[in-house]
Amino acid sequence: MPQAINLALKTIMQKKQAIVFVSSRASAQKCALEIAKKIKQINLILPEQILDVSPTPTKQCKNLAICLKKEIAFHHAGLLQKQKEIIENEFRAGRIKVICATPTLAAGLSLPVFRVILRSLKRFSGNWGMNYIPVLEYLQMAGRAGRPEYEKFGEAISIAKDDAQKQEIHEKYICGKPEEIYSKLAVEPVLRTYILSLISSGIIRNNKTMLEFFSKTFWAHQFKDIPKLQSKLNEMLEKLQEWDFVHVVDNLNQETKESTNLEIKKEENKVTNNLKSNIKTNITSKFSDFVNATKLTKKQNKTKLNNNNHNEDKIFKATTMGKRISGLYLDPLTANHLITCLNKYQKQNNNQDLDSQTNNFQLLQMISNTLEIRPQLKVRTNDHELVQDAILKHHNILLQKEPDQYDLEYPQFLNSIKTTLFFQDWIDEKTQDNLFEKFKIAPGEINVKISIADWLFYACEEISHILKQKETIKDIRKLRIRIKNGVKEELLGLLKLSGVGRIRARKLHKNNIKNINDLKKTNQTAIGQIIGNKLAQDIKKQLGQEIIEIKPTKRKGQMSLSKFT
DNA sequence: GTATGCTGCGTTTAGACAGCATGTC
DNA sequence: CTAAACGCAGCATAC
Repeated sequence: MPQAINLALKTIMQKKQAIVFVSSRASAQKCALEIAKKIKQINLILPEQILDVSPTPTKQCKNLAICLKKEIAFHHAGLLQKQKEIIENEFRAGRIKVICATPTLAAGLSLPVFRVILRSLKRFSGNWGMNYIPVLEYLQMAGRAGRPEYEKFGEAISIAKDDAQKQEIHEKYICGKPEEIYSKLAVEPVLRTYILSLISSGIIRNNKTMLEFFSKTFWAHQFKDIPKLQSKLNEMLEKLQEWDFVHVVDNLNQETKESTNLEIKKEENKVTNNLKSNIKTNITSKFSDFVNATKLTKKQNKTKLNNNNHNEDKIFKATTMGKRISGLYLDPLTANHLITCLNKYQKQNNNQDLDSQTNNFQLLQMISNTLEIRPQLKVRTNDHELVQDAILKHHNILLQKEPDQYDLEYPQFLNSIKTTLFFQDWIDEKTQDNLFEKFKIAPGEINVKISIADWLFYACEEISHILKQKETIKDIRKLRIRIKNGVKEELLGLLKLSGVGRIRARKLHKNNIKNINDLKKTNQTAIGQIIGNKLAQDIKKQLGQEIIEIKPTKRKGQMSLSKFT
């Protein structure tokens, strides 16, 4: 720790710039603060810029401002997009001297720097505690060092805790070779999505073309074993049939044939299923990021249709729903989850009238338990009460079945509840700062979660459309606007105006202007006093009413042209 | 009296691509 | 490959 800081300070004294790579967000922040503490020089412009991006700065924003005063910054995915941009630009311009960062900065954008300091080459990995990062990542980070325009060379310094580690690092990273790159197709969600998309677009029409197509991929090239590959593909295809996204029809009479020959193949299935489980373990061990599809849903009955193994004459057809799912780039597993939940939602709401808050909880929990929303907000030790209360209150109206306490997926379920509670607070107009304190969600992540939720709900709208669920569509539309803007239901009317978001709508509402009609009845000057004259004029224009011309006011610091004429 | 530092214990641990159509503070 | 660093509380010490 002190070595990294000393190296950073030394770099500044040399009038050069450094990036310190660390392995957690907290470390990045702390490291930056420690360096900043030891610097005297003060810059007042940068902190102002950083704080300006949010009306309710969190502790994180404030810490960043403290660092920037000393021309130091930290950088990780929890920062707001704008803050990241400011940091990157100011660093390029040389006004920020040191950035303490997580691996965000290693990938993608180019931020050349004189010295890269790698405080630790280990990172936490769920199963095995702290572990050495891949050589590829080391190269990424070390590769930031050296600015071809200004320097003849750059430095990448790795810090070892003792001689033994020094040796290890030298062997693994300095002398070692980078790892092989593995095909992304080996990840089940990707494979599922691709097969559906290929069938939907007609590129894959039958077993033969499917095998032909995938044999040419990088995945097959690595995998080598074609029968296994075929088996994996078939497994996916079965799922797609089971979910009704793909039909396998007879080439001759085009008749759907899914459910007819279930029984006949049972015996045969026992054999293939054994084979399949072998494959699964095989792949899992080979590809560390392999995500098992079956984990998310309840165990489906294992002996199911497997009628496409030897049917060279059958052709694959995507259903209407299948095509739409593919067009939405949704993982079929997620799509199936959404469809099941939406059907239940529809049925439940026909039987009983739940209040809109409960309805929203149902819908939010539905999307909070998808692969797409991940990472979910994690239930921490102090959150258990909060989450348990919510479960108690809602367990009988959940759209999915609550998994067993001892089930492997139970923690995920708990996380989904916490994520739901976060969304609920967001549309209850809680501030960024509130959410940060209560859920420990970083400002930058709020926006990410919201845009994913919006996308998923858009997909739900499309699905409901195909399912002809008009009431559901209505609910989702409303919820989408609320999610996008983070507002209570009562502000929905005001949001129709452009230029009005959660803050301004709330201001108007507080002043007893609660809908478009109130707005029409209020005169422009009165509105102007609440949210500014310029906007008031603009709103009147949008309402199709008479407007009062306002004199353009001189902005602070703006020079009058008359001086020069 | 208050700022700073040390120790011990409990807790936590990187990141990121999808659709669609524009405009929040 | 089977940890390591952070944050907080409580207490000791320095000013």
